[in-house]
Amino acid sequence: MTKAAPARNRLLDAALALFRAQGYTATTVDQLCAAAGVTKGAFFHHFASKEALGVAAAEYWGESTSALFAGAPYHQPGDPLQRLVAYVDFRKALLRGTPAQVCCYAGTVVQEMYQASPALREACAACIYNHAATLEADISAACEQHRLAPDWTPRSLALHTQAVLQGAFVLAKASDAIAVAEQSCDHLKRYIQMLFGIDPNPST
Amino acid sequence: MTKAAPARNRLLDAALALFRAQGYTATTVDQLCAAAGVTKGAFFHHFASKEALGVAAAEYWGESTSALFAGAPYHQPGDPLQRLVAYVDFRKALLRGTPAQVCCYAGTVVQEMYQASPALREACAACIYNHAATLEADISAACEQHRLAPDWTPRSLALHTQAVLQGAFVLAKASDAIAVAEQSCDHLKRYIQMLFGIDPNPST
DNA sequence: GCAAACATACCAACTAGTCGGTACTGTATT
DNA sequence: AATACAGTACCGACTAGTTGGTATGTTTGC
Repeated sequence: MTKAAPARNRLLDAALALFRAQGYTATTVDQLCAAAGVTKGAFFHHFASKEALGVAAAEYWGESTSALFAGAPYHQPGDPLQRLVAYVDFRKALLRGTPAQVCCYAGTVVQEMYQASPALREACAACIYNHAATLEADISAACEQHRLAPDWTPRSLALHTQAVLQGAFVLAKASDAIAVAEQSCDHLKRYIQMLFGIDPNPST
Repeated sequence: MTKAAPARNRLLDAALALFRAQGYTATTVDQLCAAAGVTKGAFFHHFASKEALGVAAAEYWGESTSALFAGAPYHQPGDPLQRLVAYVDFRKALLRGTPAQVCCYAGTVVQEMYQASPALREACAACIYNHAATLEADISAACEQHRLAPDWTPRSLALHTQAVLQGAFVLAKASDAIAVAEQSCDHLKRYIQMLFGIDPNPST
């Protein structure tokens, strides 16, 4: 048993798990303390407020996911379009578990708190937009390689991929199953392939 | 001044506005009463609980949006594919106002409450899935007309359109602007056109 | 010895929901 | 016509429990 993890980190992990499953407002400080195995004194020693924990958890989420995607195998192909398609495949492969386990902390929290807490909104927006930005280089390179001068920007396509994923999480929660999210990944992959002139179904 | 609207309807309208803007949990019964101009006694006379109002509001939302889309002009084209594309255009045209004004009640509430309240989850899921179902007939007809035997189902494409829209709302809230949602509509439209062999950019 | 990391007890504010009562309408009885 | 009664809509003070946050004390690592 590694109880070694310090209280602050356990609180961050608890925030990710509980906020994603129950939402920000419905999750109480007591629940967070219980899940992290700390007392209220420890909570407010490390975080000035529940909101501050939410912001810190967003930054923690951004760092964790950045590391995950930076080390993921979808960067291996030499062709930028293949990397992009492999990214969608990777996102689809990540859909293992319940909606609460696979959904995005930033998307879940920002939808609920974007008006009530500007700090939380900005922290969550940074997560989503920074991650989308990591896709732009490959999209631009793929455009050049395929001699494409599209009427859409690499940035808009990068954001569209995130919109599809966020929406897939919403529908997964509505149906309490992730199958619908996998199908949206398939549609997104097909769209990207067709954008660059690749027939995703070269049979009939 | 038509103060004539009965208390029950004013509470439903207040629920749609406040739940979409603040989320379900963060909205208090007192806030709902104040927004509707009724007292707490009236609230619990018409609804057994806050949750019951949420469910009734979901049904009300489903009826309102069904009526809006049933009477919308995108059904006019004789060609099913044109109707489908016109639907996406119509959804894009609806994006006028703040994220809270244009976002989906069902998507907002279900993301927050899908675990805490099965009744709310089912009511919201019904909104989304019933609306998606209204698109399936046109998708199927378009497949037949274009002699398409795709490896995706009309149902999955219908749900994908809803995923794109729901995700677009999430990103709109994150950036506190709807421009990003419009761009996702453009990508969705382009995808549908390409699926059926139409070059959305027949210039160069 | 001293500051950071916790723990315990507590509080004021707020929460959803309750409850006895009022006002108004329509209907049946006398 | 007068009365009695029933049903619905509504009112607002109240409560039991919960909320985020605080004040103060104790332990631990260096």
